Amino acid sequence: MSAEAVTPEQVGRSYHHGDLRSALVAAAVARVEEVGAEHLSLRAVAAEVGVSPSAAYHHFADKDALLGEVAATGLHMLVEAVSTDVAAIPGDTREAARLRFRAAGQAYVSFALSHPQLFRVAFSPYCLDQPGVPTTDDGSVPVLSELLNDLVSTGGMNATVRDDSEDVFVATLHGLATLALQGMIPADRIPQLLAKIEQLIGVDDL
Amino acid sequence: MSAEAVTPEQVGRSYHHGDLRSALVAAAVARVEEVGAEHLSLRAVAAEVGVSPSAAYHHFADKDALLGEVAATGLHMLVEAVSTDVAAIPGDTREAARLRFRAAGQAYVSFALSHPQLFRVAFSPYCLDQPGVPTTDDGSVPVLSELLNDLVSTGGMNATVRDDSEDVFVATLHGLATLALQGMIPADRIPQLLAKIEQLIGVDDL
DNA sequence: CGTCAATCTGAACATCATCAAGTTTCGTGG
DNA sequence: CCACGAAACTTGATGATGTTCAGATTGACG
Repeated sequence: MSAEAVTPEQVGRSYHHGDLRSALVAAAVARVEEVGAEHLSLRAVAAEVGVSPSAAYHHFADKDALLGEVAATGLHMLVEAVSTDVAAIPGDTREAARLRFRAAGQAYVSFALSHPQLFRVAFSPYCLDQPGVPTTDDGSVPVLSELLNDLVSTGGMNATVRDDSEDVFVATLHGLATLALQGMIPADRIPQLLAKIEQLIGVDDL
Repeated sequence: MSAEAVTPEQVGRSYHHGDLRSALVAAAVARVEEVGAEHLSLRAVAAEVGVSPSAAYHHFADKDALLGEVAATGLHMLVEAVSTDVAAIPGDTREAARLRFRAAGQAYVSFALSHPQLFRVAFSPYCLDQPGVPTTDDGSVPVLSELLNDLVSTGGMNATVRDDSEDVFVATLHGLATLALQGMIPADRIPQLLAKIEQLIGVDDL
């Protein structure tokens, strides 16, 4: 979140690490991407950072808390990935909004397929009760919400359709990504299915 | 799968257990439902069955293999739950098919919410490379497939719509269940969203 | 320059998965 | 009926893991 500048060049030198917390999370993220959350070792993470295992307990209550941070990081990376791809398509036209919509869907599924372990942990119990993560109270996943507003404001989608379909759209996208990850939906059908979703949701339809 | 009859009454008596494998899986399922797959202890499972920890290794390669069985069991329970609710609504009429369709959606989400840990492990990496589990080769989740065929044959859905929408329907249902489990979609909006899905997919529409 | 709190280490403990070797049981053929 | 071999299970041990805690080290601040 907050970007602390703590001697960027020289890490892992003196007794005091500087920003152990972030370093541990970063190493844990890397490790999770390799072996999956279920095979993450606290000791291995500490070793990779060059610190004793017990040092981690000054920054996290236990291993699950560290995994919680990894999960939250994964969610934020997903949101970032979608946002970036969407922002890469400028313009106020209806066509631009439509392209953004499609880009968002592709980015969401692409992230899941290219970072499977991180995507999984982002929607695992570790992410529950994690501060700064969207829950029921905030409505659903925020990025995709804005996408639909975008479509509405450019006339690419009827506002009533939006209100009814927002959660359905998010759910479909997420289900598609999850099932593809699980090998239950062929990856090469994804583009076709994304197009189908657009049609069903009613993009450019009313 | 195959229902072995191995002295049903007397279990856990002599040196030889009778059907340790099934007993271990059953105990593991119960344990996973309580503490989640990430906190399952092989030793605790063995203890619950009344057997030494190493006994499990005569039936499973390692702990992950046991969890694989738990995952497969979870998937089958899900399929069973949906099938049961669907089968409870007989009749060849279009209205009956429509009710079955709705019942399937409700059953799917209900199972996820009432067996969260089992649902999670069923769609976890543990279920990958697990024999007898639907993958890309089989097409997608089989139960829901049949449901759509059901709707088509009773005239509740256009066949063309079915071909295009099958995977989308499954994905939406699964996404809805997953996000509800994650607290990202309010549980009380589920019925409304299920209705919305029916409408979007085109049940009774063409 | 001295003090203090924050940070990290080292050694310990309980638990865990896993395995090799030994023991018990079951079924089967003589 | 009985020996014999294979399968099932136990015992005991090993190394790795999560976690704790007393103490060493450090940077910051007076």
